[in-house]
Amino acid sequence: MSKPSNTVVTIAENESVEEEKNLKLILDRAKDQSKLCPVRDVIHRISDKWSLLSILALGTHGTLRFNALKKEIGDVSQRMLTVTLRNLEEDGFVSRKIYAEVPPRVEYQLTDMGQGLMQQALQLADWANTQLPAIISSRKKFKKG
Amino acid sequence: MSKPSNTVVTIAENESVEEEKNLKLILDRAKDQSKLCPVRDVIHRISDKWSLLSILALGTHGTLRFNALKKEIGDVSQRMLTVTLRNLEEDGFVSRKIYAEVPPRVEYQLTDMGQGLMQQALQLADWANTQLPAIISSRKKFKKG
DNA sequence: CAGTATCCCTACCGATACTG
DNA sequence: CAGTATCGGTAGGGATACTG
Repeated sequence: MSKPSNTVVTIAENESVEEEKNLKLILDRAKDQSKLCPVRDVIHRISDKWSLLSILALGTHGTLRFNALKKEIGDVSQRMLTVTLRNLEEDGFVSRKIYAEVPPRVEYQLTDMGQGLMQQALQLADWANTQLPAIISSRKKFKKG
Repeated sequence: MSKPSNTVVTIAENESVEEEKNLKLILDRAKDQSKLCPVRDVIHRISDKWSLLSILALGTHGTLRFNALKKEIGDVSQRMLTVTLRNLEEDGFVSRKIYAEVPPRVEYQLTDMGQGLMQQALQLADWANTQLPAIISSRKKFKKG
């Protein structure tokens, strides 16, 4: 398990100055909750119960119709899948194509930006996987103490 | 604006097979909502209203006492800051040191894992910043259409 | 098939008051 | 100073019924 050094901001020495400036910018932006903040926005979008799952499902299958996606995810309700997909579509992460047929056919797939989002999520997932044992042990310790 | 290619999973050609395997593992893990899933867990932790802000504040200042952190964040209530910090402490992202003094002094700082989490958040923030214009324009289009 | 509409319930969050 | 305790509001989410 690679351990970051114990300086406050820990990156390669020569990048730390710029990174620290960047950090303050992001912090300031996040602090003003009246203005819109990209990080909070993106996190908020993927943090609801079904968005991440929808993105991963579309990422693995490429294109899915509404009911196929619903079946793939499992226990999502019709209502919540609709809401989730509309939100993802609104922000440009998912595209929705309607075919004028009877019965209707609607196909969903990730946009390029949606695939980028999925990559970000997968990076986070990799990190989270490596940290999992530490998190679990920390929780146990917390309960006892 | 760098555009990912239009294959389903887009990374360097030679990494794509392993990455795709990885993706399915993560998807399967995320689908079973009864078991604990590292990604969902971590996202859930940073997606509440004050966690990310607390992490960034501690990241820029190193160590902060309760009221200093409260002042730094701005409009967080005492209750919510306490709840937030306890959650972060429970998962091992923040350490809490109590000094047996009168009046009491309590110091918070990021653990190594907490700094790692901040780095992950900053990466996501960088990406989110570059995507912001596209997201905004997508929202506008959505409203009109 | 792919959605709306409605109702209800729970989790998160804020304000206020109190305390070791 | 650094917290708890209590209450009440709001947004997310589920079940069910209905529809172009």
